[in-house]
Amino acid sequence: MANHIILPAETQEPKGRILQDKSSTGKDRCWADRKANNELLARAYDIVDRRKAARLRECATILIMEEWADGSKRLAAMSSCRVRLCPVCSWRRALKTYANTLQCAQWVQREQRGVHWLMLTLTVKNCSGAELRNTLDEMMHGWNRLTQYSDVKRALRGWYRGLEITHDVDPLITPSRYRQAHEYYDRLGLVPGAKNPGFDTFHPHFHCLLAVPPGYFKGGNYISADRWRELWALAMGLDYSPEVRIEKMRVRGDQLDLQHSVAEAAKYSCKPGDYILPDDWELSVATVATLDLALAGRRLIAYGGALRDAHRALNLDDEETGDLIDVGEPQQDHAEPGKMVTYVWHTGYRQYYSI
DNA sequence: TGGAGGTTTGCTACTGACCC
DNA sequence: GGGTCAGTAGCAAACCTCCA
Repeated sequence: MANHIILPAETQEPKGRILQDKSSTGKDRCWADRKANNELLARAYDIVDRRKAARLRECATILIMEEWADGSKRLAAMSSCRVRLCPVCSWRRALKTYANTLQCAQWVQREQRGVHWLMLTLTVKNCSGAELRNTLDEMMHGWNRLTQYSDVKRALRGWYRGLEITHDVDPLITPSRYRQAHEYYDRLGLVPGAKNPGFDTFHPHFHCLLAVPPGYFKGGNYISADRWRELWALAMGLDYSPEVRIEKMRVRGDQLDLQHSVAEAAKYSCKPGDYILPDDWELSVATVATLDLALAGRRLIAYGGALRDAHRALNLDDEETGDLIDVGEPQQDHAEPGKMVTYVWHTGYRQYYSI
């Protein structure tokens, strides 16, 4: 049954300025949208785990921003709930992961001249919510086995591994879905508008950033895409051929585009739009319960080899437990300290207002 | 509320079985 | 005998529960 969620409105509009915060590239940081999603998630957690629901409601209710005359802002203080699925905390965590991984990759680049970078995506078939935790267990064991294979040991100098889980939330095959995978749907005899056979299934996959030695593409250590697929299937004990993508990192001019690949690898573990579904509240609650259980106690991000050495050498803050205020975002240089402004979240107006 | 201690998870290194 | 791979122990870190 579909339930639309209507949050109670407040009767008096707050005085003060609405928070408008843009990144150094001019992109809106969308604080209000993230906090509104945090409130919806808290409602789901009222059923799943009341203690986490309470923590979510306390998260990012007050933001203290350092502001300068040119309109630029820097987050100076905020309370964080650190619930894995929290849209605010997972956004800050993704920014931190990106900044840390980029620093590690640049460190390896300096220490080991001539290394090449590869982006590896390892997938398995979609699974149901009930199977998700076991599937993640198998993937973690599979990854350990894969990295111990002699071909892989010889080829890799270091790696970063991030887990991403997507959730299929389309009950019907939409025209755009059909366009993207028409061969698959044609095989099943399905047309746009038909029931989506993958509805409410989960797709866990690893995004990996791999450092390989100079001469990798010409020497005997090279591993082809088909070989990666074989090795992943072997490590996982699969009786089917999994989808595996391996790409050499983009080159822009003479510069390896580290930022692009790191940004791809260090994405959200789970996008809020995959579990906060205002048009299907029962599915939202069930999905939150599934993901909460499946992700409990897991390390979603891991470093190995030279990238692990880099993380230690740089003494970087942990992505999971570290500070979510300073997440390594690029900041404009200012000669003078800015003015501290406090913004308070108003549930009814779904906006941050200055006080 | 915070600290102590037990449990869980995951990385690394080692060992032993198997195959050529 | 050497190479490969699965299994596992050791360790560190995170997480959870209990108790003062």
